[in-house]
Amino acid sequence: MTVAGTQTPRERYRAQLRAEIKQRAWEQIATAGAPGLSLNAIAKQMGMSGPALYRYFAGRDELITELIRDAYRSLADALRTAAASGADLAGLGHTLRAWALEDPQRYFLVYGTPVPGYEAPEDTLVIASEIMNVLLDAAQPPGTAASTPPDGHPDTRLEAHLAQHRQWAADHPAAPAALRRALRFWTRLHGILSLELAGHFTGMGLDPAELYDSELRHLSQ
Amino acid sequence: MTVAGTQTPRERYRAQLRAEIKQRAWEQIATAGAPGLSLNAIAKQMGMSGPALYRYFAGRDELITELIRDAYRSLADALRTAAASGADLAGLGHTLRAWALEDPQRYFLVYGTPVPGYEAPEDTLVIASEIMNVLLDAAQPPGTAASTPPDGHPDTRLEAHLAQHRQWAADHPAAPAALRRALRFWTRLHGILSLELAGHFTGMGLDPAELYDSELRHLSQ
DNA sequence: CGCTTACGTTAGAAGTTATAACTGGCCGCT
DNA sequence: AGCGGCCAGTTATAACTTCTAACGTAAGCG
Repeated sequence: MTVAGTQTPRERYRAQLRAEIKQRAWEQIATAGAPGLSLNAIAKQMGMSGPALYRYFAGRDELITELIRDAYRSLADALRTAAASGADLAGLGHTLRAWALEDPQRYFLVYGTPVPGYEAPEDTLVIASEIMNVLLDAAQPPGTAASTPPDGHPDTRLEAHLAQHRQWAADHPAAPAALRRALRFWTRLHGILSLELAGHFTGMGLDPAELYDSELRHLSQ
Repeated sequence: MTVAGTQTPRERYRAQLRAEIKQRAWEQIATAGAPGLSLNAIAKQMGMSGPALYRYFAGRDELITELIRDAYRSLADALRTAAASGADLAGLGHTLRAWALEDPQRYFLVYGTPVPGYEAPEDTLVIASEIMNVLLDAAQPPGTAASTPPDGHPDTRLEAHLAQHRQWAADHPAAPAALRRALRFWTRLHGILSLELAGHFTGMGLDPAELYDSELRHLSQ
């Protein structure tokens, strides 16, 4: 939040205004979703008229890109902090769900429906791999060491594939079994979480937390 | 597709034009996503000017709702047809993925990011439960009968919850274990599928089909 | 203290959804 | 067969949107 010392008043003001714009953008997104975000409305809220915002963001797309970047960062930070506090895989799972429920539309900004033309900027890929690294750290249990752990379902075919395609974990020494565990953690929890946030369980009378916890229990058996 | 006999020419024409509008809408959605759908553009494509479309759809929202309904129907039909052809749970899994890959944006229309304000019409709930019924049919293996099958992970806590909250399967005699299997099938495959369609695996060098098949193998061990 | 920079303004173009009012032609009924 | 009503599609308009361009003003920098 606080910034480095040497900074001209103009830069100060500029950073402050950019932050306020983003904050209002988040409020709009939380209530109306990403497609409901309107630069004009934000400008009016801030007491200035329309095109003024273009001094601070090149356009709607750049603002949204910035928000996506921040969302990614926020998730990576949340997970990294939890891991630093000694959270295991289950703990990370709870952190993930808490982060998602805190602002569902923020979750969807990262993991939701993509716009066909949109290309994610380079640095989100970096953050994504940061996230995977946190998961990989937790996926190889520090206590339960050794090569063939009392693990649920080895699936040699998948692990063979993962052993050959591990660019995404190039800078992490995790074994194929850990890769598999981290990946499963991600895809399975995302499956439940995204359906929950989209409201697909509400009409069914199910408690999403129950499903989520069950999956989590199973994941870190 | 073909319609009942007694139908005035006007109704014929009307139905035909509605169909053409929807078809063009699908094309737009496939290339630009749901937010990129423009009634005006469709009208221009069809050689008529703007507000003419309002004769056929009350507005953009109604058109999209109609498309969502059709997408739901299409998925339910695909799964029901596969099941009728003797597909087991794994077969339904492949049907689901094929249906999703056929038109990713159609999948997202059903299972993607929801617009906060939007309320799904009643009949999509009916279709959703149709889908769950197909899954439930396949989730209680016809060969593998009995009460305590050689099933992977019972999780009595989850099954207790499912036994008490089964409104969504009220008209299906499936046992809690089958409910659990159908639900897991849905949430886990959706997890992988939605991440694949959103392109989250492409930058990682992973083959989504490999992940999907592995999960499928594990699901119907 | 003056000059430059950049901030915010208004004007306007090109879109969008959606409503209102009007016209022309087709359909159906007598 | 012919007339009348309904309905499709039109243009005009309002209220939005993003975004560009040109312009003044004021604030900060040297």
